[in-house]
Amino acid sequence: MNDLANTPELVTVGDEPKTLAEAAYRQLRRDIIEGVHRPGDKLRVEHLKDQYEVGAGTLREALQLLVTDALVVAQGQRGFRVAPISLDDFADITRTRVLLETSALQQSIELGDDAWEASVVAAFHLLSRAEDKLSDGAKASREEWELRNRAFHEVLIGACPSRWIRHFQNILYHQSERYRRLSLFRQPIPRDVHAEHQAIVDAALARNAAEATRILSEHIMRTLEAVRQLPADFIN
Amino acid sequence: MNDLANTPELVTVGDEPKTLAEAAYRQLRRDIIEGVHRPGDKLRVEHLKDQYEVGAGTLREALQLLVTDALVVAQGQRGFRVAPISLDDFADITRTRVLLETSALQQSIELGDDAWEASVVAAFHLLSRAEDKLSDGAKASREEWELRNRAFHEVLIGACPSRWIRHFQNILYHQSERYRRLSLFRQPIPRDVHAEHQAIVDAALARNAAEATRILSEHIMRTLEAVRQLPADFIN
DNA sequence: ATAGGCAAAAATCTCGAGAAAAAATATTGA
DNA sequence: TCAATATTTTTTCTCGAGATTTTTGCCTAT
Repeated sequence: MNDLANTPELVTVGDEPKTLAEAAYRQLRRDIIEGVHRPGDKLRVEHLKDQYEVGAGTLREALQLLVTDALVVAQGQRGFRVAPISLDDFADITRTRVLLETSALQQSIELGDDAWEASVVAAFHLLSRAEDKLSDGAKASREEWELRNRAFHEVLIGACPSRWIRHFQNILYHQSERYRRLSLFRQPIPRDVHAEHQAIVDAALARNAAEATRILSEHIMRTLEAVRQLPADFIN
Repeated sequence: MNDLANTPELVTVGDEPKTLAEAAYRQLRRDIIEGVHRPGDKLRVEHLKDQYEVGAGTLREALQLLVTDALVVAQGQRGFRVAPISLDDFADITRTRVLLETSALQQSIELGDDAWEASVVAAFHLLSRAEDKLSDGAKASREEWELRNRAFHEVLIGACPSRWIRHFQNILYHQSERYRRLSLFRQPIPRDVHAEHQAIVDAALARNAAEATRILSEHIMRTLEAVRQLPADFIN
């Protein structure tokens, strides 16, 4: 019987790209998430192949990889486009994230060992430190906070044994990140997330799954409320 | 504000392939699901391009599309392989399916209108008819039953507005189907699923979400139990 | 002025050959 | 005999050019 830990990951998340196509894929992904290529933009292979310094076929492959992440949509014989955004889509993403992430957290709390507890505490500490430096509004510290926030949420569900939930959750996180980058730089000061994170950690360590998932659920949903209050024409 | 119904689908699920790459993708997917290419098999582009009558680059693209469905895994500079299978993986798939499908059913029951009810009844009727013809064990009728079973489960969650849940559910269904094809042709007579389907329909039409999701959950989980009782060396 | 259709242009899709990498085989030395 | 290295073979990855399809622009007729 195969051990789950020995089966290959669903998505190759290697440290450094071993192929030109993958390198182009990462650059393109970053550029899409950061808004260099706007939602709905046409992605012409002939243009982009020069910009990213690869052949046409290679860039095509990179685009295909982005379709996997649903950051790019491919239409029959009409090329590629950056996936469009909408408030409804973000609401959908957020709700689905809640569904997956609460389930994963529940399993983590149920199965997590001492090492898991330690990693949660450590990630929370790093995140708290990043929050201290966040006040000056520098872009670099903001970047740091994003990374540690992501790491915190990842570690939290790290003891969940389901590769599939983590896989889907990963896709949705990329999607959410794109929405955040496209909108939240307008309201640069996040709400009081520290207390929420603290409460999640406390409940998780106390093995209080119901409480932890409740807070996490509200925590994620609040990002939806924040975007809902943006000017209506901005999201379109 | 964009309407969700107007946004493009996450995965192009068009009726007929508009491109050679997509045609090759579909043939390959069918062959993998049906076990022509066994789990773990190496998929050499040079061989397959002749077999599927397309160029190397085109076949490469088809393989990339299969990575999206997690039916194929791509390793750095070492080509493509058919995704391996394991009992643990199947258990993971099944549990995640339960999570997504029950959530979708709950929303369907909450939001479904008369047209949805009608489609559920219709799909159930078609499935029941297929069950009648199933006794002779002919391959064609078995095929028909598979199709209608899938249609039934799809219609059941058809009123769920979440494109993301349906997207993920779709991926997992393909995965499950592969496991079924690889194993269940050995125990060709399915257990008494008719009563379970009937119970789900009744609860759904009565808008009893708790009952419907409970039965659906057990229904899906039973397929896992069935595979668990196979000879241990078969799944490996 | 607008609608329809025809022609030109642009973009996508496809293919086969060459370069780079990995795997397999053979060789050499202890 | 075994291990380590070198060579050969296989396979993957990459590129640019040609064929097909879509889009754009223009022209004509009502």
